[in-house]
Amino acid sequence: MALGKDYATQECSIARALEVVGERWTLLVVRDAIYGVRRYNDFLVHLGIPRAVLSARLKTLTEEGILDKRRYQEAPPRDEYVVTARGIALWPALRALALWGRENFQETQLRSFRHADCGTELGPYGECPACGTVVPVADVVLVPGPGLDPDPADPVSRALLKPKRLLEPLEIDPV
Amino acid sequence: MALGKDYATQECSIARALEVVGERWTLLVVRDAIYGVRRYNDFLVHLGIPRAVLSARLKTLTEEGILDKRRYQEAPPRDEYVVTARGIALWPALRALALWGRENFQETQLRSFRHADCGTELGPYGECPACGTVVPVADVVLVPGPGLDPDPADPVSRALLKPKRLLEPLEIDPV
DNA sequence: CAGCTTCGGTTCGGTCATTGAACCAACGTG
DNA sequence: CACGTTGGTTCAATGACCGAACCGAAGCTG
Repeated sequence: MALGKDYATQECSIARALEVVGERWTLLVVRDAIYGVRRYNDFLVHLGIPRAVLSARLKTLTEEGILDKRRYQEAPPRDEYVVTARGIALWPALRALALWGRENFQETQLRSFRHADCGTELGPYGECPACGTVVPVADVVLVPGPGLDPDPADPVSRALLKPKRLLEPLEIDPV
Repeated sequence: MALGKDYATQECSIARALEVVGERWTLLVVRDAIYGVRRYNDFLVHLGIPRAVLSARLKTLTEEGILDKRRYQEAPPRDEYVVTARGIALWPALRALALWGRENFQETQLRSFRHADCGTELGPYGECPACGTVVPVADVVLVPGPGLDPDPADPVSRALLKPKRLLEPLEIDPV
């Protein structure tokens, strides 16, 4: 967390986790990475985050092994940030937070998580009620809901208007 | 979150959840409340949090309906903060974070969550592998593990050296 | 009943993170 | 060779967090 002091007095796995992903914006960056966002500019526009903060978050997330920075083009040199297994392992926590936020603080349903095989919406523990199994992240589809009002200037929001399988890179079409 | 601007541009339940519980210390306060901490001074000592910050967090958590402030004694007037159903609903997210923190950033196991009925450690989705059912929070026992080195000056740490059922108020014995 | 302690705060000055805007550099394109 | 795109860094201002001090109500102690 690096704010004066960390949660050093806490002997607790939750505190340890929050030292890594508890700063402002961090979990939203991981969320976007799981949604398939990979490029600096897409994170920037979609999150509306200050550039300096985004740079800092990408740096620490890379250092902590949650994102992997990889060169995808040499000339001009361009890097992308791809979520690692350690980052994907945050998915249950993010899904639980999303469910809590939706049930307690939202009227309209913005998006839903569905099982790619059968289209059923995931249950509270990330399971598919129809198939009776826990659905791995790669088999989850993000489906837009009725309450959505996307920013037309944001290519990520536009790309998410179609159902989108998690982890796969987003296809950004230019404006 | 109230930091300059909130996550207003985000159309996302995760962002909405983080606006409520994403500030520094907030989730740790909720964690303690689920562990059974109820009194201002116990939060203060156990968390090592500045008093002003604790007051602010208790206030917003109460306003958001996550804690319930109730008078438990008239003379002298004393209030306690009891976690509500909305706060208890954060348990799956906290458990997922604890699992992630432990598996990725900790060597020794500090504590484990076990099914009160049979003593089995909970699985990754909060289920009891032996009984095959999802365990409600009230039936979870927090059991100290080998890596624990509690602060003897902290009554909450001392109380948690014995197995402790979640939600039940902590019995604080004076120094 | 004077003085000390406990509990649950508020106030305050200093520090540190976050913000938004500006700037920068490498490269490709017309 | 001007301009756009991408991926940053720098900087001043703002505001959250920090630790320490202070405060008030009530009880207990001698």
